[in-house]
Amino acid sequence: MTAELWLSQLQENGYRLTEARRAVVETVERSPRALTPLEVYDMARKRYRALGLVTVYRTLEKLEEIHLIQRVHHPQGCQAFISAGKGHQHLLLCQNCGQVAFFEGDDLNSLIGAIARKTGYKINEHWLQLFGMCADCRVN
Amino acid sequence: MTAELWLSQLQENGYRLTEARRAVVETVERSPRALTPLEVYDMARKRYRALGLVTVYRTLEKLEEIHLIQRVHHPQGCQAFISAGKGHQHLLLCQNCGQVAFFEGDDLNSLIGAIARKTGYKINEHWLQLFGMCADCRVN
DNA sequence: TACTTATTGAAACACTTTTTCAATAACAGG
DNA sequence: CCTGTTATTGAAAAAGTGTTTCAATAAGTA
Repeated sequence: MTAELWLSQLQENGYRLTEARRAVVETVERSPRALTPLEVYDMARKRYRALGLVTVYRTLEKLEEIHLIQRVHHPQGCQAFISAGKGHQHLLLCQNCGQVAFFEGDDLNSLIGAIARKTGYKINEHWLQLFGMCADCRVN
Repeated sequence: MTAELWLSQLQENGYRLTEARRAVVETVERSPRALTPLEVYDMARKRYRALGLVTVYRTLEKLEEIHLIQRVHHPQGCQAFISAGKGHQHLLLCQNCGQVAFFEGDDLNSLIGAIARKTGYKINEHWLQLFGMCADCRVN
């Protein structure tokens, strides 16, 4: 998934292509860790100085809307975004460097079925997120 | 787990017993759904009119610190708190009324082991949260 | 090239959370 | 029960974060 692809996805959804959006997209798409709007602003301004923080918020909103990015929840805050994985994926976060890895693997169906029976709930969605130390950080 | 027990837990941790804290504790401990600081403030002020919002924030902070409450993450926001379950538990949230149910059941070990091997991460923690419709809301 | 209209950044605003501070009240020790 | 120490309080001010408004600009179309 490249930045150019994101930009054409924006265009396909009826949005215009601007320098501001290009700067935001290139920043977020390349980041291995989740970024807050303020971090995106600081980083993207190196690509396009005139960028405004408001535009960062508005662009992130659109990228989330077309599922190119997703919000990352974290004990220290829930404002950060990472490029979204393809299909249904879960997150694995490095507690040291913040790197985000994706994984699939939904052996949860039997667990979810059991909980549904026990509680009487109809279960529609699930969140699974793992925290740990990535291979690089373990070495250093 | 009763409100009186929470209050003595606060005391055991070196905190004083005050009317303000009592009002907050009684409000949060009895709620079947997660409450934001503002909601706690509104509700607890019915028990103790002079209560200040600042004290709500400070009391919630202490209750979280001694693990009597926990933050609930939700697509629409992550500021709400619910009384914490005993031991390691996961949350099941009703998308209609907000009711929170707890469940145990960690058949996740094999999944987590597989992810650890595949990614090289050392996994320390996991979050699992389910969303659905509770038995009551399904009927009505 | 000209036109329509989405997009922009700045400023103002709204909302939530934190800090500061003097007054008060919890509770320990006498 | 009284007294002194000090944690705790609420109000006000401040800080942070996200949103709205608006006139100027620039993207895409004809």
